[in-house]
Amino acid sequence: MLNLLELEQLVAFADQGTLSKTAEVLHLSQPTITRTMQHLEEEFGVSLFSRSKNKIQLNETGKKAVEYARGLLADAQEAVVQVQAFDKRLHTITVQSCAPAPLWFLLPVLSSEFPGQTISSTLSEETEILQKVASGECALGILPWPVELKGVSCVPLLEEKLSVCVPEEHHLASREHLTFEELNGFNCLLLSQIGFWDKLCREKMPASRFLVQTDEFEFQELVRQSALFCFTTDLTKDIRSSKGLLARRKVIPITAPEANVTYHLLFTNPVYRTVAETCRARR
Amino acid sequence: MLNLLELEQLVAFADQGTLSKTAEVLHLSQPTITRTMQHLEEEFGVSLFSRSKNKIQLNETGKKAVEYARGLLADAQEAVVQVQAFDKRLHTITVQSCAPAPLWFLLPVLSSEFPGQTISSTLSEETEILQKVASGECALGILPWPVELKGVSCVPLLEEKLSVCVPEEHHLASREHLTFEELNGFNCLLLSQIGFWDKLCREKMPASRFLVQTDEFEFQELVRQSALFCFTTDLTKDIRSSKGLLARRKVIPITAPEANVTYHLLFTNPVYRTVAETCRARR
DNA sequence: TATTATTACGTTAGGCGTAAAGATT
DNA sequence: AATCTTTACGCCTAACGTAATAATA
Repeated sequence: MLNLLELEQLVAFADQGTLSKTAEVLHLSQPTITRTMQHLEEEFGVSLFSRSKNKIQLNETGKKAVEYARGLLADAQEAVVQVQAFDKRLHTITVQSCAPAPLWFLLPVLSSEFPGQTISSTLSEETEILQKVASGECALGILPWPVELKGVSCVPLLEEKLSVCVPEEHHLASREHLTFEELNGFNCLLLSQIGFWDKLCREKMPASRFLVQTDEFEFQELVRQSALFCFTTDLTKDIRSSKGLLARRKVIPITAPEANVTYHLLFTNPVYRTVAETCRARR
Repeated sequence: MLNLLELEQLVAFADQGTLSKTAEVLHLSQPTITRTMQHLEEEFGVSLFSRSKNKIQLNETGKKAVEYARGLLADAQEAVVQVQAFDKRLHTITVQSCAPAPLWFLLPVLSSEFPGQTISSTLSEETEILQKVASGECALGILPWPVELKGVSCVPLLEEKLSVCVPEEHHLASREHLTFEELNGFNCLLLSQIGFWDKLCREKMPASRFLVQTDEFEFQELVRQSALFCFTTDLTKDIRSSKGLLARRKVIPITAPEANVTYHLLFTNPVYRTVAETCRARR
């Protein structure tokens, strides 16, 4: 039976050209390499080298053996990687969401209901989410609308309502409701990593410019220091509303069906059916 | 690094179901199998088994690992086989001929000019011969006519002239020459393994029946005891002509271009160019 | 003379088997 | 009681390194 460690020495020799160099790069002694090459010839049952007194090199058969050795070594490495990846998939719950807010509720529920499992979440495009849930590549998906697809279950998860934060001194601050059409043309501050909201705003307010901030702190500073519009939702229960961040701003709901979304949980494995209910209960 | 011997134990366990049975079929002790399975988990870096106090079985990841192990073991075995086959091809000269006679001259020449090389010869169809020489699958080919094909060299080798052996009492025995048309309808004895001659006779003498004999001795006995026609050629220098075999028969040449063939030697490797000349010299 | 492959030899570490323990059916 | 897995322990092989040899550039 072939030995992968010996094959590794063989390809190292093919790369290095001499037994000494091979021994050096593998941190072994020359005699060890000599012995291994002799042993490989026994294992293959054929001569692999042409030897002079002071020189040894691969013959044609030896070169062919090296080809196969490279393949076997690569396959062996790949097998380990693949088995580890398989095991990881088996022990991780992968979640792909169209927006961050539902994850704030879903992830704690998953952690407590599936202890020991690793939970991995990503923000993605809606089409990608559906495809990955359907293919089984990802266990859970969150979309801002219901879908019907055989093999994929879909249950309502949470609602989220978008509001705009208008500076108090702005003439729109007195309004009780606003529409995208009325906001269109005003420039807005946006946080990055807000999923499909970004796309929705650009679509509904094509005349506006959006200043996307990657850093949370810088975003807050700009909200305080500027008169630019920004957004919030009813699921956002951070400091903004309570403390100084929105102190001098009016939070005005946006009346548009697209601004009031109902997130839906997608899954193929029925064990996840209950987590949607648990999420709604914790809301 | 994975160890193929350990992987072999893993697939044996997958096949047997218990460590004890595995140890038994592999002629090892149970503790050895236990240790190997533990070591395999270290090598893969993941858990491969679900263990109770008295029972161990593959988990999902383990089954996946077994899949890869089977693949790697098969590939390793295949690699050895392929390398040996490559080495054999490297040290054997493969000859495919359309008829046996030219081999009687060619094979001794090859043996003396390429000592140490194994020589393997087969009788084949003309199309197969050309294809195998062109593909490099076979080093030398012998056809009864010249061919022109890029990459394939073709040189004249030997001539062979077909004669018919007619019983002395037969009315055709007085003729100096005969044609296939005149022979057509008479039943003939044939030896098997005569290559393209068999096909030629059937084509030129469609009204005749051919009694093909596998055994040389039985063939000779039938020649002596029957009045059936048979064939010989000028390259056939066995006992027939001298001794009793053809004592009471007349050997009459067949006048037809197809009955006077010039064998041609086909090859891709130029080292074989000289052997044709040597064959002609020895004729 | 420096480099390289191979052989000889002593040492060590890893792998195997025996024995025993713990647990289940 | 029988079967199975795992641990503990001792032995032995086989693989390694050092040193020496031989040959080449």
